[in-house]
This record gives sequence, structure tokens and C-alpha cells, in this order.
Amino acid sequence: MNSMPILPITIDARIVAHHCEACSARAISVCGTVPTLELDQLARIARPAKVAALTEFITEGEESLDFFTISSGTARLFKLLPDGRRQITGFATKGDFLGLSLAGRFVYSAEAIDQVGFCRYSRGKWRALVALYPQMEQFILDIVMTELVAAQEQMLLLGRKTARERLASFLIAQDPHVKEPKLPQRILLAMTRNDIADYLGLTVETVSRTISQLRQDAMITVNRADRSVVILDGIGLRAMADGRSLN
Amino acid sequence: MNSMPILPITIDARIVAHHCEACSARAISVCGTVPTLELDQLARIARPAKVAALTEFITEGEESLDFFTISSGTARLFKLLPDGRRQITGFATKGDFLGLSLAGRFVYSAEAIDQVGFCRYSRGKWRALVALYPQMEQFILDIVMTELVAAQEQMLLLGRKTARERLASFLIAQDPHVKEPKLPQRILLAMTRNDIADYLGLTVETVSRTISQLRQDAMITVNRADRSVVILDGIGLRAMADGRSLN
DNA sequence: CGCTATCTTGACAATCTTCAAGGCCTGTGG
DNA sequence: CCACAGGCCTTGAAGATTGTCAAGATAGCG
Repeated sequence: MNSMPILPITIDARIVAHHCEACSARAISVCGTVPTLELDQLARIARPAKVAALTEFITEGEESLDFFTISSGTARLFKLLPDGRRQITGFATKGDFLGLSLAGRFVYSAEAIDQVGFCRYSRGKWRALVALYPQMEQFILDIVMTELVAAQEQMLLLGRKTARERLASFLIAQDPHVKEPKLPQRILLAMTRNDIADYLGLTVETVSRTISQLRQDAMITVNRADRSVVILDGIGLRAMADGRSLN
Repeated sequence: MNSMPILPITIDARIVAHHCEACSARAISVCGTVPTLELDQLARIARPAKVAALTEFITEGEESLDFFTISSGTARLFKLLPDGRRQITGFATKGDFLGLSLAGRFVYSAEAIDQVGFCRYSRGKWRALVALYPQMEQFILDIVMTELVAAQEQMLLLGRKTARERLASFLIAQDPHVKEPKLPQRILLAMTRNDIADYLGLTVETVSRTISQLRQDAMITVNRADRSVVILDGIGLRAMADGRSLN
């Protein structure tokens, strides 16, 4: 299936490894499982790239030759129906690992929301690397399991939550300080209202109206200029997200 | 974390292995990755059990001490909201592997629909076995990835498909002969209309009405006595499921 | 400074839900 | 063997949440 040997190349490893060593995504990505000393192995097969906003770099149904790890920016992952209905299955940011496939074909598309930096890896060469560093497989299993847990949570949201509950769930999940529901937290949203709608199984109008409601209820404030949201009532929003709210 | 050694027990392995060797689920389950000759290793840690219909054998949020493999019957996997709203995330049958957990707690509940047979495995002993048979980890990764693909497909269904499209998708997925859309196919449903509703993000009434519609449109026939459905127009149903149908 | 994207808001429509009642099937007991 | 009880399923009528269509507001960009 794969042919290129990854070992017998004899250029200076320190130079090759440089872009991986310096990569700020490494600490939180699969790349972190490769020991620093052997990072040149990874760097040799990583093909870094940068794409502009709105570039589709993974297309559902196409042959899945590569894996991707995101190093900067935000991408939306989505599935389409023939008439254009879109379901966003998730957003990918720094450190995320993309390229789930079935029978050699990608199962979703990925599009850059803003400028996105990523590394491509040929699946064949990647497999050879995983064989060398078994801890990578364990790490990937953890990633996939975490994603599966998130996917099931999203099924609950899409199948059973109201528009308000969906928005509350979404906003809380965007909050990087999820753990401490203290102080007002400011969230910067990379995605448009339309993206949020397609992620939550709603329309743009419903998203907009619901956000306005939450603002009127003094649970959040919104700044359209920089697409930021401040959570005023984290406790209340959390209760609403969990379906514990009265209305 | 785990302590019990799994190797030094000296009773006749052929006897211990018996219930695994004879198990009809082994061919399609993780258990199949353990070589037949070493099946006693697996049999020694497998704790077979049988539960009656409506027994909840996994509870969301409880400590996840065990894994499960289903050997017979059908179980529903679900998540609940505090007010009782339920989302069924999947159905498990012979060969399926259960017990996804996060931070040591189950992320969904599982309940027997009819009489369900399964094997329990302590997570600690299981890990020791996986260490011995690395192909098990690969197999588990494949399972989890397949489930993730299915979960994302279900997100598309829950977020963007109409009631008719949901029912069509569900019925097609139940058809064991999915590959060949020929001849009328008979499907035996283990679950109630209520289960189907909670799986598709609808109400019982909508499920019932939509099934009636499909019957009037001569796409299926339904037998309430044995809970069977016959697919008359597989092509049309498939088109509807994929969102290619006109109405 | 106007052009275009995105977002917001309003009025109306539709799908799906809710509430209610009746029918079907099974199993149990007289 | 038949009657009755209890699930489960189906159907109807009314209601509500969300979607659709349309127009206006705001902000970024040349």
C-alpha cells in the first residue's frame, strides 16, 4: 500500500525537525507523542501548508490520501445533502487531528473559516511512523473516543434540546474557562451566525433571535464588531444548557 | 491501577475457554482478535451474564469499572435530560462492544430491549490483555472510528433531515441486506415506536404517522403483530434517506 | 462614501408536538 | 373459550416552536 521508505534520508535532521520543534501546536497535538529527540522523523513526513479563508481542503467522498493536523486558525467540518442543506459536525482549531475516513474516502468536508495553517501527512508514511511509536496509536484512540463522546452529546442537543438550550450549550462549550463558572467570560467567535445555525440544526434567523433573547434576559452581551460574546450569567446558562432551566 | 495477574492460574484451559470458543458472537466481535489457541486468556476474565428485558445494565455517570460485549439480544443506548427527555444514541446487538467512558464514568446508559446476553470485562484485566494482543487495540480503534462515522451521519439526520427522511434512513439502516437494493426485504424491529422516536429526535405520534404515510405511498408494508416491516421500494426509500427525493 | 456581507427583526407559514381518544394485539383468568 | 386488562400503536384536532420570506440595520472594505 505505501512504498516510500521513511528512514534512509541523510540530510541534517536538526534543520528538517525545525518546523516541528517550533510548532506551537505540538504540545497539544498528536505530534507531541513523538519524542523530541526523534522529531526529525515526524518533520520529514509533515508537509506544512497555509490556506486562505473559505478554502475547502477536505472534501467528503474524495479519496483520503492524507491526514491533517491544524496548527493555526479555525476550520468547519461539515456534511451536505444534495439540495445544499448543511450540517456542521464540528469546528477544528490548533492541535486538532483531521481526516476520518471510511473505505478510503473522507466522511466529511473541511473548510477554512479564517486563514488556516496545517500539516499534511501521507497516510502510508504516517502508518509507518505509528508503527515506530506505539504511543501514537493510544493517543489517536483517545482523540477518537473523546470525539465520539462529543458527538453523542451533540446528538442529544440536536434531537432533544430547544433553540435556547442549544445556544446555551454552544456558548458554554466555546468558553475556554468552562471549568470555573465564575466571572464574566469573553468569548471570541470565529464562525458566523450561519455556521452556528448549521452546527446547532437551526436557521440563522432562529440563532439571531435566540441570541437577542439571551441578551434581553441579561445572560450575555454581544459585540457584533469583533464577534465577541460576554457570558454574564454562567450558572444560568449552564443550567439552561443542561435542560435544568424552567423556560 | 489493576493488580490481579491474569497468567498464573493452572486449571484446565480447555474447560475455561469453552464459553468463549462456543460463543456465536466471537466471529464478529473484539473477542475474535484473540487467537483461538489463547482463548483461555480471554475466557478467564470474561464474566458472562444474561439480563431480562428492561434491565438497565449501564448507567450514565456511574463509575465505569467494566467493558461489555453483547452476545445476544438488543440493547438501547441513551442519554437523558433531567426532565426525562431521552435521546437514544444507538442500538447494540450481537458482537457490539460497549462501555465508552470519560474520566472513569459512563457517558451513556444501556438498557435491555429484550433478553440480552453479554460478557463483562474488568477494565484493568482487559488492559492487561490488550497489552498482550496489540491487534486488539487496532480493532478497538476501528470500532470507535466506525461509531464516530455513524454518529456524524446521525448528526446530519437529527440536524437537517425531515421526518420522512429520518424514517427512510432508519429503515434502510435496519435492513441487513443494505448492499443490494433488490427484492422486498423483511426487517424485524426489536424496538418500539417510542424507541424509534427517541432515536430519530421525533415523537411517537410523528413516527407512527410517517410510517403510515410510507405505507400509503406503497414504499413499505407493516405487520404490527411481529413488528416487521417489508421494504417494497428500496430505491425510493434510499433516495428519500439521502435527501434526493422530491417530497 | 457607498457597496456588500452579515446580522437583526417582523409577519406569516409549516412542520412537528401536544393533547386526547380509540383501536389492535397479547396474555391472563374466569 | 371468551372477556377483560394493559401495552402499544394509530389517528384526529389544536397549538407551538421553528422555518420561510422579506426588509431594514450595522459593520467592514475598497
